Amino acid sequence: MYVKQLAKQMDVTPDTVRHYTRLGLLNPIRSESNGYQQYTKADKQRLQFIISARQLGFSLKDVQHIISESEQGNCPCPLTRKIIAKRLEETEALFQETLKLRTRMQSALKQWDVSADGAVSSDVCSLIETFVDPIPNLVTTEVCDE
Amino acid sequence: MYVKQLAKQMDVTPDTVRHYTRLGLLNPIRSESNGYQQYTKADKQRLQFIISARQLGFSLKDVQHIISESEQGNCPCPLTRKIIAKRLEETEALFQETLKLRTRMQSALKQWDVSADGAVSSDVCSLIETFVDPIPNLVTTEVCDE
DNA sequence: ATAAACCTAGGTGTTACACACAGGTCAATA
DNA sequence: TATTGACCTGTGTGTAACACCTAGGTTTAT
Repeated sequence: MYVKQLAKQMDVTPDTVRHYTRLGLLNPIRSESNGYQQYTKADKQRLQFIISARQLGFSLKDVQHIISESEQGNCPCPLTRKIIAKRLEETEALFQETLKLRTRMQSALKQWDVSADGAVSSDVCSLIETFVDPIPNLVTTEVCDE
Repeated sequence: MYVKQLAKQMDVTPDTVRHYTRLGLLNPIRSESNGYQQYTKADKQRLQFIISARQLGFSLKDVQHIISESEQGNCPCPLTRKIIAKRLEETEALFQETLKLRTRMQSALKQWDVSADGAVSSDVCSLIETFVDPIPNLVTTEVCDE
């Protein structure tokens, strides 16, 4: 099976397959006549593994570590649990940050709805410069009485 | 004011200041004797602007566009609103994705709590391979009766 | 014969910096 | 005064996970 066929079957791009191959995560056999990469069932299974791992938040480096642990004859499960616990913490942090960012952006957009363009700006854009983040404390900021 | 002093005052790293300078967002004056970069009040103000913009989710390219709009004598506010609306959409999408990822990870961790290590694996790690995502539909998966 | 569709390796671009390197400058100290 | 330490410079590399491009070789069908 060549790169495009495998990619299509697994619903990823050929570039992705090549990328994983370059990283040594897939090990196709090179045709002697062609020079083309031949992907086997094992590669397909491995690719499925990678896709699943990525959906669970593992990085490609994580995947490499888990595979290498497995190839050394050790059970990779404890490592897998350890890594996902760490990634979960990170995701939790990202989640909180994204939540805060979203709130800040929404506040800004709402605040700017009623702000006049062309207001006095000390530097570039008065909107950004005068944006007051209402999250830390609930101080009422200058409201434009439209 | 030299790079380190400005950085310290604004609570960013000197590398960040240099980075913005390279991008042309800051325009320090070069000392003839030294060759050192001299940052002025204007640079400080500009840096504050950039920091604020970044906190609102603008990219550095966004900042560049806004500044250039402003320098061409146009009011940058409409552009600013347009960009943040776009970035807000992206953040919303990221938020939803992160939320789903978090849920998947939590489910996996919970499910793996009771799964035995060393289970039969068709490829690398049985945990990942047999993980069942309970989100799409509420099918009860094989529950380990602890 | 030729064109369409596939393959290759290798390189670049993306984001916002962090870090390293080699070397020049400056102020204070021994 | 020599040296040390702290600062500065530009330039280059690394980060994550690919996407995209280039230049060229192969295969298949017409």
